[in-house]
Amino acid sequence: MKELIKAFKSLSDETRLRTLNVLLEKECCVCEVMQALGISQTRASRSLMILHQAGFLRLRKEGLWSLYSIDKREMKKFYPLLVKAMKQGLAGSIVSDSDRERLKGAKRTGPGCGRGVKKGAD
Amino acid sequence: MKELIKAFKSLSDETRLRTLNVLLEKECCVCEVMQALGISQTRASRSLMILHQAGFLRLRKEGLWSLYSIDKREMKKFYPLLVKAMKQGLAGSIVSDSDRERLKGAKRTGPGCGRGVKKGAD
DNA sequence: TAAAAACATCCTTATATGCGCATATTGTGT
DNA sequence: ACACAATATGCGCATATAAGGATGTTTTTA
Repeated sequence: MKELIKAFKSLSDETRLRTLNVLLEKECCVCEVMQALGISQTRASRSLMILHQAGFLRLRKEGLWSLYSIDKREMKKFYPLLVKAMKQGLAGSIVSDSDRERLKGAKRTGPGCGRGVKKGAD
Repeated sequence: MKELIKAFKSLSDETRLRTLNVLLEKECCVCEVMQALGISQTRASRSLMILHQAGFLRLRKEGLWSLYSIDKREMKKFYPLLVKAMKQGLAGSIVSDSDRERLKGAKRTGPGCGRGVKKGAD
């Protein structure tokens, strides 16, 4: 029951739904999500972490990257249903479509990744 | 998208999951839910209201009673999936089982309903 | 018309949540 | 060892949420 609540709770947030949505496209590192959604690094990291703790995501470390992907292996029986429901409920959403679009141009390294440009640089 | 979030949010609370669970048994008035879960009238009423606003429940007034039931008619396409996921995630839960059990003994009128006995009566 | 029953709602309080900023952590290349 | 890149985390703030008690509302009944 606690587990189910945590699952639902992790899905009741726009940032996390958008995050899960781009992960439906492909495995992503934090900065790819960050670029796709146009959000801060902290926000992207936390979003992914929470979905991971809720059991939706698989985490794979590769060098500097934390690669998150939808967990298709050890998903509890009800997780696929939740993802399916999300897909249906998100169909035709402007935001989520453009997130997927921006994902295509996202880089795993370079400007726009990590903490990005130092603020007092100029 | 907002709608989907509201749906998920309404399900990420123990009281509301338990409420929905007893409604799977049968249409209930507020005080039946209140007795089945052993919670206050305020809490039962709000719980039902939120599930209703999220689109899960149908409301039918009959005399003094507000009768809530799971909306099987106008459910959005993804609602059945959410309910199904909930059922699976709740299977074998002690709390939800005893809620269903107590529902059998619940009355729609009499002591334990409404605000109950007046406090300064003695 | 007045009292009672079943609900809904207002007000208040305690707690949880989302987020940004600054900073810590960990891996990489020189 | 050092600097840098990608990510994680502690802290604080603003806001959202859940819940209880008291009270308002509507319908039935005496």
